[in-house]
Amino acid sequence: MTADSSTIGRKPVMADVARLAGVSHQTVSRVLNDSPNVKDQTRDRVLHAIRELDYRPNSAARALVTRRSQTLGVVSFDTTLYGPASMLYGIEQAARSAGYFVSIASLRSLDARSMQEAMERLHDQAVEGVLVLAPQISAVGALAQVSGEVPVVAIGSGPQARVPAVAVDNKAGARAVTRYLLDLGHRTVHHVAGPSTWLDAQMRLAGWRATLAEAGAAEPAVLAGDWSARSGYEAGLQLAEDPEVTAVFCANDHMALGLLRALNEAGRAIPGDISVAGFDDIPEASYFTPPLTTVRQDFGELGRRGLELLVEQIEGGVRVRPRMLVPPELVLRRSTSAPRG
Amino acid sequence: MTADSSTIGRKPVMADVARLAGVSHQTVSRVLNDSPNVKDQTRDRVLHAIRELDYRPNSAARALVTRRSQTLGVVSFDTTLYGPASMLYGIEQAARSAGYFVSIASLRSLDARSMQEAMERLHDQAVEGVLVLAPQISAVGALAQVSGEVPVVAIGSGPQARVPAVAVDNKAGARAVTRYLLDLGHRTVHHVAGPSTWLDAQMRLAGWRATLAEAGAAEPAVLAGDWSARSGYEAGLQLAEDPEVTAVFCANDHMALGLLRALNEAGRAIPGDISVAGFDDIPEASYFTPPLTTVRQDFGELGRRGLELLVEQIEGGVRVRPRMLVPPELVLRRSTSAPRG
DNA sequence: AGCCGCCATGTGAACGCTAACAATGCCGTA
DNA sequence: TACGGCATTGTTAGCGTTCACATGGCGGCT
Repeated sequence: MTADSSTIGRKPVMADVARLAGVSHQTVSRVLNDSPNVKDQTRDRVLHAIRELDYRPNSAARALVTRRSQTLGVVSFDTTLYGPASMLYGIEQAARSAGYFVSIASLRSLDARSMQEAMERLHDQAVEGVLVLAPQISAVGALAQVSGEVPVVAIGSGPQARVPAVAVDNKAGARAVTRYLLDLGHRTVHHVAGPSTWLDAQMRLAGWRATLAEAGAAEPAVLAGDWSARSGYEAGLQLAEDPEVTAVFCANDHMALGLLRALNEAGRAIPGDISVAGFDDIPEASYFTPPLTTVRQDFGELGRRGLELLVEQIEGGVRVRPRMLVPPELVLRRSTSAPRG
Repeated sequence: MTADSSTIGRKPVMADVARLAGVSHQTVSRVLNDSPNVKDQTRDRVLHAIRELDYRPNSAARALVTRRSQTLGVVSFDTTLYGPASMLYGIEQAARSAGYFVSIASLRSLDARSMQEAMERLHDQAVEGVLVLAPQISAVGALAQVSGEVPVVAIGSGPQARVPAVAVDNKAGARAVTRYLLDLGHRTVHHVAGPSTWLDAQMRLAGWRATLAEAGAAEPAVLAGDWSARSGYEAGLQLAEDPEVTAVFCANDHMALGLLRALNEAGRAIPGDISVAGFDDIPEASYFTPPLTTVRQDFGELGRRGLELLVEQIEGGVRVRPRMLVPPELVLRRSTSAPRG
């Protein structure tokens, strides 16, 4: 049994294909890389040999010589949330059609250190670019330090980001829903905010605040939540005690869910006594009791756009810093109405 | 400027480190791989040089020669759902500490063909093992064909799987909740099932059915849902028309949410008129109106266990076919009570 | 006919790392 | 003193690709 006798026992390599097709390994490589200068007949023989041997190119060898890993990294904080999970899905779909693999790194906590760890982890893997799904402010800071080695695109980060970013126009969404409630005739609109460490929360807060100011409406004290239904519930208990409250805008749908329950327990009719609106339009939102008026974000689209931007940077080599704002859409359901009387 | 003058302009490689430390590249390699036979003093010099140059080993080169990519693949169908998303998170955490990278492939649809595509995609990336998060029956079938090249572990698949698997004991969970409702005094329990193409749905159905049979309770017609709140809502509209219904077990929490809304709209009190239970214990479940009695699954734990099993297979080389069932836990909340009267 | 140029293919040398083996130096022991 | 053995380090040869360049054949032009 000499070295060149057969490929039995080990995975076939390019040379095996070449031998079977009666060409040089380089010609096989040409076929694999769609080089134009290969005779059709030769190409066919090579392709046939490839199928015959069930040959698969070795990605490590290719990566070594081309210096391209064909891999993108995704850093995310809490993939359990509906938003990040949907984005991840959109990203993977888009990456596939752009010819990239997707590798993930989840952050355990949100400090700059974890972010740096995650980036290094991806870096060690030789990713060609990174998408960051961490819309928190601290993350943005962390990002500024780390980047520079590979292209980075932030998804869901506000305009503060020092890297190219795509985000939903949270401010516009918040304005739309607040405006809508005021137009219904409410004297003012209360707000249950997300954690102030999140850019989305800040933007939504800012949009709400600006709209009230423009309308000359009084600005009630902000209730601080943490995105969870629990925090919305707690906010609801507080608001239920105040008879002045007729409209509440929650910074996300989960908090709105908790709020609905609290108001319900407190015997407040929705929307009869109090109108409630959320943000996100999670799939369940239309099945809340009552169905929730909210602001729809297309997370999948966001992921796809971010990926496009990243690929452009990688392949175009440009290091521009574009910023894309995807407009959200107000979705009206039964949890909001004109105030009583 | 000769070739060996400096590392300016290109990324440092092992030889650069070696030169700076005054050793051979092999010694650098030894330090990097924690070889025991390196003098402390030498090791220090090498480490210092590594830091000095900010040297990073080239993973492609290492993968090429070791024939190990240090990468695991995760195939998932709908990462948007709470379950898969949580598992993914658990997996990534566990993979990191086991020294692996995680690469993902999402299925666009559920046929064997897509599954095969996803597996090939991961295969091309030279993953050392694959975790499949597709609890659907068709996926299991697809799996049987593809596997063989690399170790595969299915997560969330039932005992039908031809590969090692970890899953929640859906049947036991369904039995527990059904038993509980019967013990409260309900004559029987209605069931809103998940799609029959899902193993989890089948197992929950089977557990419910078996418990009714054991108790000698009549088995009402099953309502078929698709996991969505919408389908639960539709089931709720139907059930609301039947005055005999006093207890409903929904195969997941989202459907329970829709069901709650339908019953609520139909003027049925919960749990006064009808008790409702779900399955999963998503974070929002305790904020439904009323808070939902359900069966808790620890998805993160499931992911971690699956990863452990996979790593064992890869590193141990054994190809055993263990099957792990993680017991779920019944969580009692206010949506269930003894029947009226 | 002779020559140029293009097309199709082959040859050799990287890419950056680890594995296998060789070489060196130092120790203790016979 | 000589020698075996161990700890430490160096040398060489791949791993499986792609890249750069060399080669050979063929047609069209002068």
